Amino acid sequence: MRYSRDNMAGLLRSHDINPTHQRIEIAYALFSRMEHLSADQVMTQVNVHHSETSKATVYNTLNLFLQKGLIREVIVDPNKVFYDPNTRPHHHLYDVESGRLTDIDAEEIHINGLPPLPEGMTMEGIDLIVRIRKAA
Amino acid sequence: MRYSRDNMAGLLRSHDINPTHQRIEIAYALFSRMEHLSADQVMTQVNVHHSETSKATVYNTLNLFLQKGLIREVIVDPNKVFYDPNTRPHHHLYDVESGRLTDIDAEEIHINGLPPLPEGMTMEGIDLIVRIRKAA
DNA sequence: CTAGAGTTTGGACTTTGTCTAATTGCGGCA
DNA sequence: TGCCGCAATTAGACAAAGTCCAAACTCTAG
Repeated sequence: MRYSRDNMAGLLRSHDINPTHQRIEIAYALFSRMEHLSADQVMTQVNVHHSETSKATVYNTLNLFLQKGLIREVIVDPNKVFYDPNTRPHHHLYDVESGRLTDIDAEEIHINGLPPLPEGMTMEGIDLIVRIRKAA
Repeated sequence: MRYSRDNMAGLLRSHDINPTHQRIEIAYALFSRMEHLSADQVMTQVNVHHSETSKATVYNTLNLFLQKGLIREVIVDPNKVFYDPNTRPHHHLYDVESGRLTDIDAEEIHINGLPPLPEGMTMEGIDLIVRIRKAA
């Protein structure tokens, strides 16, 4: 499925999010590229033409999307969070030098031998991060 | 092996680190507990008695330890880095609500089906993080 | 047209971490 | 002992990411 600005309202509504102008722009920034973006990058993208959307709105909206399950958070870099429009189960390849983040499909990956969870706990998710760098 | 303040100088020297007063205190804070601590927690621990060690030194020293391979960095929380005195291969269980971080030994975990790395890249490490929370 | 809920906004604030220039402290040596 | 020089430490200014808040705006139902 290709995403256009016109898809966005429906996508938002289907996740129980009231589609406003700003929310559509932010969703479009993420879904049209299908890339991992930091809050800052989203902010820049959304405001390429004129400055339309405030920092507060960008953060509010990303957190709203997160909470509604529209996007995921990827924590690999000590000083910024990346937002990931891909919510299918998958893992990440992280180039520690360039900061580039790439998806690894979870389909063919199998993880065996995980210990049982502590009493009364549920698993929220498994993140697998493969850190790579240019060979020396 | 149990760690005491007296072990620390040797441990530091064996990693090519000049053992100073402050460095010994910082190493001791991490190794005597064998827990994951944030820079802030290290700072507090080290200064329980009187304020002896500055913020700059704590950060400098942790980064030095990191670079010399004495400790590892664990990135799971969007707004702080944890430092891990355990450098043996292992993974983490992260309680997203309390922020508690627990080790999972890597011995019995097997990960199959990883795709080949991109040309000219080497693997720096694999981080597996199991996020858990209290059952609803 | 108006009320009210929901949304957006600028800006002040907080937290984590870095940088810098000045100071301290310690080993070696006369 | 006194001095030199270097490594380590320091306080505090700064930077970047993110949160908070009260005021302003918008949109829709009546």
